[in-house]
Amino acid sequence: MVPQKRLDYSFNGYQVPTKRRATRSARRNATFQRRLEDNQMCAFDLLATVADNLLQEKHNPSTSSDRSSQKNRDGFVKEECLDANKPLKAELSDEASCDRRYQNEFVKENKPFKAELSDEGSSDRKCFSNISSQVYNQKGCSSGCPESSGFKLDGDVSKIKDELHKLGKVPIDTGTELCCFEALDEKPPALINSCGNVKLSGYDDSMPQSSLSKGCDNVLVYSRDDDENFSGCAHPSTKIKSFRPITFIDDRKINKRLASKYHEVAQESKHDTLSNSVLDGNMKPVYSSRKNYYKSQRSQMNIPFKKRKIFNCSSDTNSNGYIRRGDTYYSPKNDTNQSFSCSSSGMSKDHGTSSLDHSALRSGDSHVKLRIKSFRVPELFIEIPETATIGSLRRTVMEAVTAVLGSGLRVGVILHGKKVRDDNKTLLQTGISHDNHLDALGFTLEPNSSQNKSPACATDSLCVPSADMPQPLIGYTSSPAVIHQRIQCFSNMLAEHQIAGLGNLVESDHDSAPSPINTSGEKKFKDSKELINVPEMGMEALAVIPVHQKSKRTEIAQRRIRRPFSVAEVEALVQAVEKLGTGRWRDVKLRAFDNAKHRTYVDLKDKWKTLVHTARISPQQRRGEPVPQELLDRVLTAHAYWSQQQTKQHLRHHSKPCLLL
DNA sequence: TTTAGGG
DNA sequence: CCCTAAA
Repeated sequence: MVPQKRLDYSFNGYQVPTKRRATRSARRNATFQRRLEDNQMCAFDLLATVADNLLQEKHNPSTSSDRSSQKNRDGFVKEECLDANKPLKAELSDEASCDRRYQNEFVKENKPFKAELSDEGSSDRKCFSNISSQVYNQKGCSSGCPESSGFKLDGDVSKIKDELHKLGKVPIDTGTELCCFEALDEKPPALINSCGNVKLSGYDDSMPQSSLSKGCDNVLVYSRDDDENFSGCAHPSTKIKSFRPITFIDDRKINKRLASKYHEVAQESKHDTLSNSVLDGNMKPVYSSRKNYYKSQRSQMNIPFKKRKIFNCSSDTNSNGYIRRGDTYYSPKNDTNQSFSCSSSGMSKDHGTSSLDHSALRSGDSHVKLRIKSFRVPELFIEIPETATIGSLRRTVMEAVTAVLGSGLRVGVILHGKKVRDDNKTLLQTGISHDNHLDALGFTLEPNSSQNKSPACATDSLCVPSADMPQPLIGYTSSPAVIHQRIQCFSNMLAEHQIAGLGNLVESDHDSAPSPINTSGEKKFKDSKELINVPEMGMEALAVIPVHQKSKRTEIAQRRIRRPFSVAEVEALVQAVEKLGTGRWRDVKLRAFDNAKHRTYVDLKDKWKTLVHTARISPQQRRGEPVPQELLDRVLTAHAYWSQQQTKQHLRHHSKPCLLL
C-alpha cells in the first residue's frame, strides 16, 4: 500500500523543532506589527471620519512594488522535495543550509514588502479632506514666525489637498498645525530612548514654558484648545490640561476576544513584565480594570461613527455647487443671505479646531440647515529630539493626531466669534435662525472636555509609584487640573508603555529587516507591550472616542487591509509547503514568513487554498498579479502529493497507529 | 493557539 | 480576508 519511500518523504521536510522562545517573540513581533498598523490606520480613519465626504473618490496609490520583489530562486527546495530518498541526516543538514539560504534571500525579498506595506497603508486611508499638518521647526521659528520645515502628515494628505484644490470645494488649509520642538542637547538617545520619552499632551491656554523647553529629549505633543493665538513657538506658555495615551492594543483582539483573552494576555505579559515593571503589585487592579476599559471602549465606539453619519448626511443633502471665496464658501444659489460661512483662519485663531466651511440653507419653516464641510484638527505641538529619525517623527506626529482625534472631540459652536456655551439655549435664542445672517456661525472640533474624567485614575487605582525616568505623556487639551492629576497617575505607566508602543512603531518600518535600533527597542520593550493599554483605560472616562478606535472599525471589526501576495511570497509559500506539506501552516509561517508580520498562518493557508484554486482554473480566469505557471504547477503537484499523504496518514492512523508511534 | 473549512 | 468550530 504505502511505499516506505513515501513514508520517508513525509518526514523529508519535517522541520527540526525550533526553539519555542524565538518563536513566541516572533509571533509577538507580528502582533506588534499589527498593532502598529491598526494604530496608524486608526488615525487616518479618524481623520476620515472628521473630514469625510469632501471627496468622493478615493485615492488608490498604485502599489506595484510587488513585482520588484521577484527574485530568482534556484529551486533548491524543489529538488529536495523530489528527492525522497535522501537520508534523514543529510536531510536535516541540508535543510539547515536551505533555511539559511532561504532566509538570506527572503530578507532581501522582503524589502519590497516593506514598501508595499507603506503603500498600502496609505492607499487604504480614506481621503480625509483637507486635514493636514505642518510641523514647524522651533529653531527656525523661534522668532515667532513658524518657518515650516514642511512636515506633512502623509503624502496622501497632499494628494488629497491637490485633489481638493482641483475640485475647488474646500480651502486648502493646514488643519493641524504642529510645532516641532527639537532637542538640542541630548545625545543620540537612540530611538528607544527618544521614544520612551515621547510626550503627547494637550494644552489649552497656556502651557508652562518649562514643559516645552525642558526635557529636550522628550517628545511633546500638545494640542491647542481655543482662545490661544499661537504665535509660532515663541511663547508656548500654556498649560497642560489633560493627556491621553495612545494604546497599541490590537483592535481585533479588543473586538473579538474579550475577557478571557485579556486574561491570557495578562498572564503572559505578567510573566514577562512583572519583574521589571513599575506595576509590581498593581497587576490586579490594572488588569481588572482593563476589562472595564474595553467594555467602555466598545460601548463608546459608535459615537464617532454616528457623528460621521450625521456629517455625511448633512453633507450629502446639500452637496451641490458651492463656490469658494477666500476662506469662505457660498452657495451660488442661496447667496450669502442663506448660506453662511466662517473663516477658517479666523476660527483657528480662536480655536485650535474649527470648521472650515458650513452653510446654512433656508429650509421650509424654522429649520436651519447647516453644512459643515470639514473640521480642522486641533493644533498640535510636538517636541522630539533632533536625534530622532524622520520615521519616528512621522510616527510621533501620527500619534499626536491619533491622540487628539481619538481621545474624543466635542463640537463647539461659535457665533460671531464667540463661543456659545449655553447648551440649553435654542438656536433662535442664540441668534441662529434661518432668516438671520449666519455667516458668523462656526463650529469647532475641540478636545473633549474632561469634566467627568479626572477621577479616572484614582478610581482605577492606576497610580503607580513614581519612577525617575522621564515621564512621557500623551494627551491633549483638557482642564489643567485634570491633566495634572493624570500626569501624576499615569506618567510612569506611560513611560513604560509608551516606550513599548513606540518600540513597536519603530518596527513597522522594518517589516522584514529590523534595524538594530528597532530590534533592541522591540526586544527591550515588547514584554510590556501587553500593558500599553493600561494607561488608556484610565482615560476611558475621558474619551468619547477611544484613541485606538477606528471610526469604521468600530461597528464591525474592520478588515485588515488587503495585501496581495507577491510572486516572491507565493514562491516562498510554495517552497515551504512543498517541504512541510499542507496542514502545518504554523511551521510554514515560521519558515517562510517569519519576517512578514502581516502574514498569519491563516493567511498562508488561505493563500494556498486560493493558489490551488488558481492553478486549477484557466489562466484567463485568473486575476491579479499573474503567478508564474511554474509555480502553479508546483502548487498542484505539492497539493496533490500532500493530500495523498494526509489521506494515507489518516488511514494509517486508523488502521495501525502503532506503527507511527 | 492551530488547523480546517465555510463565508 | 474573516469567522469559528474543533482539536
